[in-house]
Amino acid sequence: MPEQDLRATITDVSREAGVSIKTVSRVLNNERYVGSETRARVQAAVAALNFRPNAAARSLAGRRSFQIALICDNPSPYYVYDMQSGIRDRCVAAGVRMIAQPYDRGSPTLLDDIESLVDAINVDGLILTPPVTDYPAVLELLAKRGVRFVRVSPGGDLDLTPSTFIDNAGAAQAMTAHLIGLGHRRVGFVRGHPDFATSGQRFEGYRAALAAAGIAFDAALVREGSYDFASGSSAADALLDLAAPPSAIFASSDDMAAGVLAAAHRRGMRVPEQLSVAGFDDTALAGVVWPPLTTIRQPTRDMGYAAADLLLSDASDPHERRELRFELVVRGSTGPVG
Amino acid sequence: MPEQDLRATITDVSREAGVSIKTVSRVLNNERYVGSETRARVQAAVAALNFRPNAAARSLAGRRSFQIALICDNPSPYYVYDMQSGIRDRCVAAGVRMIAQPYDRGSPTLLDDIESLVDAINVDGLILTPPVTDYPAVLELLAKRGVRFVRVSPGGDLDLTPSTFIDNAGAAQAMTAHLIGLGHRRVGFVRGHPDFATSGQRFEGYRAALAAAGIAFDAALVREGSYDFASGSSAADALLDLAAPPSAIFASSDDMAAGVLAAAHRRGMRVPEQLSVAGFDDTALAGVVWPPLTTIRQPTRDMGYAAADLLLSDASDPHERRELRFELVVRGSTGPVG
DNA sequence: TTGTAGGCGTTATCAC
DNA sequence: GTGATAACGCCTACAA
Repeated sequence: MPEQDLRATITDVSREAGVSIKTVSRVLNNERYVGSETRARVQAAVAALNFRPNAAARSLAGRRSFQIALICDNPSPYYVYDMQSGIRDRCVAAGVRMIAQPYDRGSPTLLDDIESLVDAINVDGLILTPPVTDYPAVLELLAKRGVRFVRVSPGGDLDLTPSTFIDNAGAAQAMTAHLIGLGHRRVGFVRGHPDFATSGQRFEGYRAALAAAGIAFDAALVREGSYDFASGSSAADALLDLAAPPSAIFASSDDMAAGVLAAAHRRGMRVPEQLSVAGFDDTALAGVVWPPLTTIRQPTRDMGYAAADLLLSDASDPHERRELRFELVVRGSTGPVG
Repeated sequence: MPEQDLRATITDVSREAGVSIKTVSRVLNNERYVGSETRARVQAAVAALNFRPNAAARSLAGRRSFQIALICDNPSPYYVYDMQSGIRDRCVAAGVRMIAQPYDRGSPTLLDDIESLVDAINVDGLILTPPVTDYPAVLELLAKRGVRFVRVSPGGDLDLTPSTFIDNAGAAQAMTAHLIGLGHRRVGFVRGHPDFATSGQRFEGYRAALAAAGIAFDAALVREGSYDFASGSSAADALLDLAAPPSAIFASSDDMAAGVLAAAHRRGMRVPEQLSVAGFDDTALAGVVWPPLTTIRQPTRDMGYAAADLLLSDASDPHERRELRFELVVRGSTGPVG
């Protein structure tokens, strides 16, 4: 039963292959200066013994821990899931492990947790998603520690770290212009959570499109949400209760767009005939659930890929940026405008 | 800038506190036989130096790694998220780290990944969710290695490990009986994914309720889904296309229930007036999105709590079980039955 | 109640 | 190309 003791070590492998432990280590780490025949012999021994290097020992002796961490807190489980999945895929390919936990951006121990990751776990790098991307205390801590990290959709300071993002303002502007192009003059807008920089960026795009079309901005048509279903739903209720309600509503996330649609449904309004609904589609939720929705597609998983690539690439241009393309997906045609 | 070197070690702390490193270690691990004054001095030194024990060294020298792993693959991101969150909370309290990654139950490397967790990371324990809970190869591997693990909603072999679950058959029976009690004689049923043991358990409950009410089982009213939105939607389409369609549809998950509702909506059917829809609510999705839904509530997060408690508790009765209560949540009244 | 010696399994350094 | 040997930071044993 003490099968535990069967766990092979480098020493076992070296004995099996008839070489020194250092040579085994070289093979394991893909270092140069190993005879091809020697290498083959070692690899055979590794396979024969089903050997797996002990992560703790590796981390202790070496400079690397082969672990990176994802700091991700988002109202949408779909977002978290997609982000984790994307990064995980890349980590597997790179032989690195991803530490991912649902963090709580409001937690008083957030800074402490991150410090723990750096000091106790000794992570090789971190990936930050909004809104932590823009927490000065966190940025300062990581910079001081000299830890590599990349940011997803940061709010600013693009020179600080490698980062990946889409043109949120441009996307929101394109969508708003699309709605205006369909004949809508009163376009409602549901903002995202105020903690997220993207919320402001998307709102700016909305305003820009109105201005470009010569439509006066009406503050009554804008409601603040928090990137979740419930807030989208109540924002839509408020907008549709207006004396002069909008003929289209554009929500800053798909969860909120789903909320808008539910509100319309509750009122017996047909979409898109009686109300056009559009939304950012950070995840897959609303697009799947509600075909008539028109969305800005920005696959979160791709963001994960890009972020992981930036972190794991050897070339470490500290200012590298990956701007991903967004896509305007029009589903269902839009009927007459009130 | 080499702030890295400021990372304190036990030696630093021992010097600061004027004691030996062993004493520091004792304080860190809450061992007995430490003078209260000594303890206080050490703790002060730890705080002063912002010392955090190196996880790798701890794991290498000791027997524990202070890490547990969650093996969770589920069609619903909400489920994964809730499960992770629940377990995470308990881990934080216990000073243990949770390794959680979206796994792929079909991956050819699954067994290898798990072996890696055991051999390379040396995890203190594992939590398995369906369907991996019932993979013989995995169970055998873990048993052979002598690793502690608990299972969530296992399909059988309850004596094998501690586990947590609800009475799925009982819940499905209660829900079906509820629908029958409302006057429905033709109740459609959407099964879950065949890989999950819960699918069969729920189906059995459905059949039992029909039998108890003296209603003949009609195979045409049963469709197989895969626990996701799309399958629920197409299953509902098939059921509603029948010459004699059901007046109520009971889906084995909330994602599928949402799909059923979307199908009803597409057809212009009002819920629950023209079609009663019920579902298991493993996550929060459908219940939030669609108030008229009647659900079996079985908070996934609570399952995570229970699973983590079982794994982290010192008392390790190998056969311990935690059966959680389900709850029948009736939202919206049900109108006339076709 | 406290301290000393040794080793955990790997990588880094420096010889050969 | 390859191999000894000394760390890495902590815990387990044993002693004092």
